[in-house]
Amino acid sequence: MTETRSTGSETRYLREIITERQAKADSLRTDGIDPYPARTGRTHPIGEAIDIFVAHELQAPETDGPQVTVAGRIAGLRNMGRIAFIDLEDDSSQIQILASRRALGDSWSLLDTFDLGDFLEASGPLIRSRRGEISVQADAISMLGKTLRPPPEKYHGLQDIETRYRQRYLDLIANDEAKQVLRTRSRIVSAMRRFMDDRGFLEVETPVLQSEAGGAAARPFLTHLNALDEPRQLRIALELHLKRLIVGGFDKVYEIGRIFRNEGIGNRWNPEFTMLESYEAYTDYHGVAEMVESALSYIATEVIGSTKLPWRDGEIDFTPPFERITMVDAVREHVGVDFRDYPTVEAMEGLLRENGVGIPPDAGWGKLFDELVSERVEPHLQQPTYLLDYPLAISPLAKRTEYDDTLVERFELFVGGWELANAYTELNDPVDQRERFEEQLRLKAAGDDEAELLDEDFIVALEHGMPPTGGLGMGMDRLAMLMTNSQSIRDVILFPQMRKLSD
RNA sequence: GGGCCCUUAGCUCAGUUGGCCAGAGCAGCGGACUUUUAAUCCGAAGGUCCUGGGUUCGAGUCCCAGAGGGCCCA
Repeated sequence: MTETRSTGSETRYLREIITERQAKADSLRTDGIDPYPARTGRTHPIGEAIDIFVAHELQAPETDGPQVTVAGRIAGLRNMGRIAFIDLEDDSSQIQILASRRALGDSWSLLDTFDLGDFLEASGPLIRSRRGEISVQADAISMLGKTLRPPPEKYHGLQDIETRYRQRYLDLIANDEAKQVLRTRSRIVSAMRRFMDDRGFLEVETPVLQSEAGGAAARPFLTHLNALDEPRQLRIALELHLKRLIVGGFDKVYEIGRIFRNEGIGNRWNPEFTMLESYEAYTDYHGVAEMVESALSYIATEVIGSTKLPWRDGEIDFTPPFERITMVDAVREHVGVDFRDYPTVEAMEGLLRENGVGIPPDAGWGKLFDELVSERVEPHLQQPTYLLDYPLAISPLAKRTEYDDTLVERFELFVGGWELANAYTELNDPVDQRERFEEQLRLKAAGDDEAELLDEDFIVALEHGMPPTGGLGMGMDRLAMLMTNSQSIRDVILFPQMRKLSD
């Protein structure tokens, strides 16, 4: 009937398996049965059917429960000749179908067309089998969707890491833990959204396609907008547009959106990832810090059920308040000096050398400092810790502190030694902002390809006036990793970037 | 970018110092079986050993190059 298309990479044996399954679909068609019907008579998700039967048993033990029709994928099939047990699985749960030749009559022969992985529907009373398993004693059974390829082996699951990422659906079918982690990620994001909404924040959407991607230090992806015949870049941050909205009079805005950075791929880096950014007028970075600890403890409680979460061999405690330490004190503690005594590139290079930290080529003061902190300070910050008051040199969008004009009101939140969030008291002085951008342009000219571009339109917005504002950025993928105890970002991204396979 | 490791049947894995026709379990196929749940029992199948070169009488195994993936480092 229908020829199965071959990709050429299949072995003859796999094609045989596919052909056998196709023949089963064809034999159903010959009998006038559509192996891919459009509708089902399902009365309940499996989880609900089980709940109903458990409630029924409390009322009337040892009796059959109500009639139901359930539908799902065949996860197990034990055929004993005149009776068969089928494990049927949907997203809510799993239930056993007890199919007997006597009860099914002619449609018993349908079992010959069923394979592991097929979708089917079964109707009958809910019962408990002799071995105590809640089951549907089928008086009718039908095909809902014939599967042509065999599922992964059931006992060990799908182990091959590459296949798990490239064919995520197989990972989800075969490995319940994987499904659980990705479900939890989704709940984390929705809990975050609920938290922000409840605080009165307005969720907005800003452009992914931008003339010049700004708001962060990163290489952008390049593309082209045909209708206008102009180049475009994929956004690397949400910041500059969200602040325009603060200028426009939305006092609390946030966006949870995909951003794109054309950089490395690794355990904690995927080229596209999900970022929360929020901006709140009439607060500062201390207000943001309070909000972040509230948000994280709320999400942990809502999604995991505790603010103490397992992490590697220990646990992370998201109970507020989090530790707070200034950058000056943290460097003093872990490196033993006041970094403000090393204001030049040469001095900072010397400090790195003394501490055995490798010196990246063509690095300005900021990059050197960042390297030092990454190597010698951040790994110590395992429990949630705010690192406060960063050097102005690496913070072109944040307002200066009142006590030292080489420092800015900025914190990063570290958890498990990783940067999880970044927040500022936002710079709202347009003249200062222009000077900061000009400094970035000088760095760029000097060879720093991650320096920011000058966004004239953004400066014009600031010139129209922005209230004092606290802003936040948080990586949702890293948050999902921390809360699901995942050591690879690929485990919390449904479809991580992979190299294209050559044909 | 550098180093180390992995790739054998649809899936999970063995495969000795280089030596008969490359094995097992699950799944599939044929058969038995009316309460199984990793069902059991019998039987017959199933391979681009990641790809391409090389060494050798002989390569899944050793060497070189390449592909994909993983881990660590920068």
